Amino acid sequence: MAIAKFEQIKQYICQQVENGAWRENFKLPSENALSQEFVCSRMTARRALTELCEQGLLVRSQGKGTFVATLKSQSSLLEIKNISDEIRGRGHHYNVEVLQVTEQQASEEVAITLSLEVGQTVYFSSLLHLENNVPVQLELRYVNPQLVPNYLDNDFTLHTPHEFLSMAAPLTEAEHIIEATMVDEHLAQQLKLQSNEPCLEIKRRTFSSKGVVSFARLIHPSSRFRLGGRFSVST
Amino acid sequence: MAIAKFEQIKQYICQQVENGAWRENFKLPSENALSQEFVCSRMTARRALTELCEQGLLVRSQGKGTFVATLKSQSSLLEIKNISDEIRGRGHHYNVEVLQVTEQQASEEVAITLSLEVGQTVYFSSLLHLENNVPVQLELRYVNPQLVPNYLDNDFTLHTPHEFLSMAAPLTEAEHIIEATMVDEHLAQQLKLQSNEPCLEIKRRTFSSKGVVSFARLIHPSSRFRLGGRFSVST
DNA sequence: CCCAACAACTTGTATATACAAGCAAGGTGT
DNA sequence: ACACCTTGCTTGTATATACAAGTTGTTGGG
Repeated sequence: MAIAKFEQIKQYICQQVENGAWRENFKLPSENALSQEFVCSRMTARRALTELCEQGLLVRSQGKGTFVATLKSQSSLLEIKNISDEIRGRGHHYNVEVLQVTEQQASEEVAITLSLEVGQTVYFSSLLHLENNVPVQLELRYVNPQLVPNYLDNDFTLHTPHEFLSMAAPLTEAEHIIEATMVDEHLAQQLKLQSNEPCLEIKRRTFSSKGVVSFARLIHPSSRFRLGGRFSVST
Repeated sequence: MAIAKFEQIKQYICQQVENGAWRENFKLPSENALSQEFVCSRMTARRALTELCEQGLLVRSQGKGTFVATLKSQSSLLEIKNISDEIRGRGHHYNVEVLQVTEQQASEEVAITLSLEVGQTVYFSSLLHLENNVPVQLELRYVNPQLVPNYLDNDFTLHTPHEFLSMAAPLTEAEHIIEATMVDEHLAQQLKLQSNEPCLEIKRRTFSSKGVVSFARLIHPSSRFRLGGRFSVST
């Protein structure tokens, strides 16, 4: 059994929803119907449905049936995804300015967060992400060179750091801190801002199985960015 | 069957973890052992474990066993919990100042978010939450009077709005928007701030099965508050 | 005509069972 | 001493079955 049956069913359902064949509020085949289609027991079909339900793709209701969820209740909040995908997903134009890609000596803060020694070399990239040519995120990223030795070779106009890192060292965990800050003049200039605007700063550490991969400061001008999410409460 | 068996098992396990009887990395009884303890089938015990695992409380590994997760990978981020519990959980002193508890005419913004008409009466409360006597959150909350008719009768020094609303209309869903803002002078005064400090503002709508229950603006001075979370990535 | 009871279909819970697959420890043979 | 295999434990997948409980539509009686 290369891949579990209930996973196959999940994939099939995801496809139907993603390619639009099953739209919002579409009523899915019942558990029994699915189990016949896929030649499996009801419990197996049920498992696929249950997991997709927890994931927010489906909604179930005893006595009525299973439906495609409205309002992709994806907790897009702090989902780790590509900023480029996110922007294009809103139907807007995405592009990026590469400000700096270098080696650096680790400062104390960076060394601690990356679990390295002060002064060791780390890779550093500074990118400005634009939505319809307006800066929405300044991404300052420090990368552990031992885990991703070829980070500096990446063409960041083709692959965002997140994309590249995902391929180089699949991330298993992430840690976030969200703060409201006032940017200093230097950063304000890079973001093409009046210096007096408050910004939302997300500090993110990402982990792979081998340790801390990278530390990123994602700075968003408040006037141009919102972080939001919707999700159901378990009790 | 008042409450499902697998739920009972889940509750039991949660308790053990919460009161510290089962610490991080503690190895839980195996599925078979649990099913004997609770006089149920392995599948039922398994379900409890599986769900707690998805929730992040446990970690399982084929061939080895089930363990209490390290580093409460709870996405405490935006978990909806009591600010009083959170502060006390850090071992600090909590108290609250009740600034205002009144009826109000719904402004346009409030009416829209609560799905009411402009000018309808809504209940409003304004509370200042203090950690070790330092203001950490200003909570401005608008409540749908149809769903929670006795909101104004609550003694907010005893029960936070969240506690009270949870009892009156169990919430099923929540929606968040996080922004960085500059507070105006009026709010700055209430938070006992210099007006120039950036703040983290969380706008939260909560839903029960019957509709929008409340709309809250939670304003945190950046210097005294951080929002953070850590969680594992699904792939 | 209305409504009450029923039947049919849905999801939810629970059980018993079987085999697969990962892991660790212990023993055996070389 | 070391490699290998077996054995027993764990979780993972899958099936068949039963009944409970919520929803909807139908059917029949008043």
